[in-house]
Amino acid sequence: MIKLYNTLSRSKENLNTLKKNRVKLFVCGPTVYDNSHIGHARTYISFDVIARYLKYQGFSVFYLQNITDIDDKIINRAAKTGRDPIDLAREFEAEYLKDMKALGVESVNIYARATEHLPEIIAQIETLLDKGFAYETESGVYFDESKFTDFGKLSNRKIEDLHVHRIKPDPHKRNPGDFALWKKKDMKPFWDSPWGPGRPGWHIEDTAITGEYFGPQYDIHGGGLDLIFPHHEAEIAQMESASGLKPMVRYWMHTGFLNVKGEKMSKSLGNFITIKELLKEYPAEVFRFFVLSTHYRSPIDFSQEILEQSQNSLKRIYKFHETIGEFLSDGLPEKGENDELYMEILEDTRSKFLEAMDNDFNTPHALSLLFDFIRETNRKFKENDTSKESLYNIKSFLTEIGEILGFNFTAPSLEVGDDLTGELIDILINTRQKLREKKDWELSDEIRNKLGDLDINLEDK
RNA sequence: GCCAAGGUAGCUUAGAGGCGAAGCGGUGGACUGCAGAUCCAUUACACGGGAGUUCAAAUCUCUCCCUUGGCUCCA
Repeated sequence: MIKLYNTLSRSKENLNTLKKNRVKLFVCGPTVYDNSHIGHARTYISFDVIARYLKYQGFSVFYLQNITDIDDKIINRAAKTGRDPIDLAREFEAEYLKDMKALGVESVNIYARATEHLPEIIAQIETLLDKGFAYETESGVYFDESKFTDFGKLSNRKIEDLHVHRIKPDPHKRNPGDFALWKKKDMKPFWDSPWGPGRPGWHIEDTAITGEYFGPQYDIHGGGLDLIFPHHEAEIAQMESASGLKPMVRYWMHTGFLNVKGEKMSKSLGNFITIKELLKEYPAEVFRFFVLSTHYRSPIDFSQEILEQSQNSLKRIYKFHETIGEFLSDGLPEKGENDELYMEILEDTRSKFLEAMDNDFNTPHALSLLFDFIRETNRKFKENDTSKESLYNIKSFLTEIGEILGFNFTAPSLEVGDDLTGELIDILINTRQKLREKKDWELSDEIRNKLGDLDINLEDK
């Protein structure tokens, strides 16, 4: 039984989906006005693994993500650079999708743009107006917070406590906490509506989109911790008011922040590293390992040193996979007397691994079990004979785990290099190998040292 | 002020009442012409301070200290 932590109840709950063996999962996507940073990547990798695991456990997962392609930030950025806002949004949407691909985030079924759901957005606002949950002013249409008694149930806040405002409330609003559903604007880009030209507020696109694909109620809604208030709170207010059905979402899941030197990474603090910058320095799987070695709800502190640690840790798994491959080419018997022993270790690890994943997707624990498995198996290799069958079983077990966590342990290496230098180095290596066969240690060591000076490290088997 | 998340070996993290964890790092050994890599073993006052509950507390309760975040831009 899969248990997950529900922000709404502040406790772990058993996963009971609306329809048996089906999960409708929505995660808030990016506002596409700039390149995404590794804090975003943390969230999307986490949900990628969650979706992968649900699939592994036999669920048919419908993973939906929105793309906010209309928003003040996009408009402002476009104005600064003299560009068309929609063009700008399309550009960074494409960059986002590239980044996700590079990070191995493959589980999203549909990316839905806000601008392609204007009819649904307008229809939902009309419903809210009809039912008296919203009102129109000269500046727009607003949700009337005082009509929704559950307001604050997700973030555990009372409306009375929400009187601190960094931005002066619009004087036309009935309550300071009322939020815009429709902003009346005649500056491009705008769309026609029953209330005149304008554009949607921030929160309405998500409920319009989920309403369209999932209906008024669905299983899991995810996002970063910073979205709990006000964004997710507003979503609940809109959808539960519009549909009259509660709850809109059964399980709310939130990822912890990625921090740098203890501070949240964010655009406004200027302490961000983009996904592209990161991937120039480190392979994507190193970052994925780094993300998965902390629980998804915990804060995670980013630094070069920790990434190096992750890289070294990940190498251990890759080396183990390599060792299996080497053994397999050694001409071992098909079956052996210790097959059962190896199978026992494997099955034991698998069941513990799944138990860890069932427990609110505890990837750090799951990884530590994988390391236990590697150590124990290595030890057995020393003490006992093995067979092809055992090795194949171990190999496919690693593949199985790799698919859940999004690693390809079969992939050759963590190294990057360009072709010509690679070929030149091969010539040197081969020459040196011949020298070694002649036991010319002096010259072969010299080659190794000189290559070492160039940061090319040779390791003899 | 209000609402949250944290403080576990040198570092990064699991664990949530009773078998003292995983990885990185350190040390030793095996292997090697040597080095490295690899593998094995081992190491480390481990649970922010104080009080309480209990036969038993890192884990529960209270209290204090510290860090971070949210409070209408945010993954």
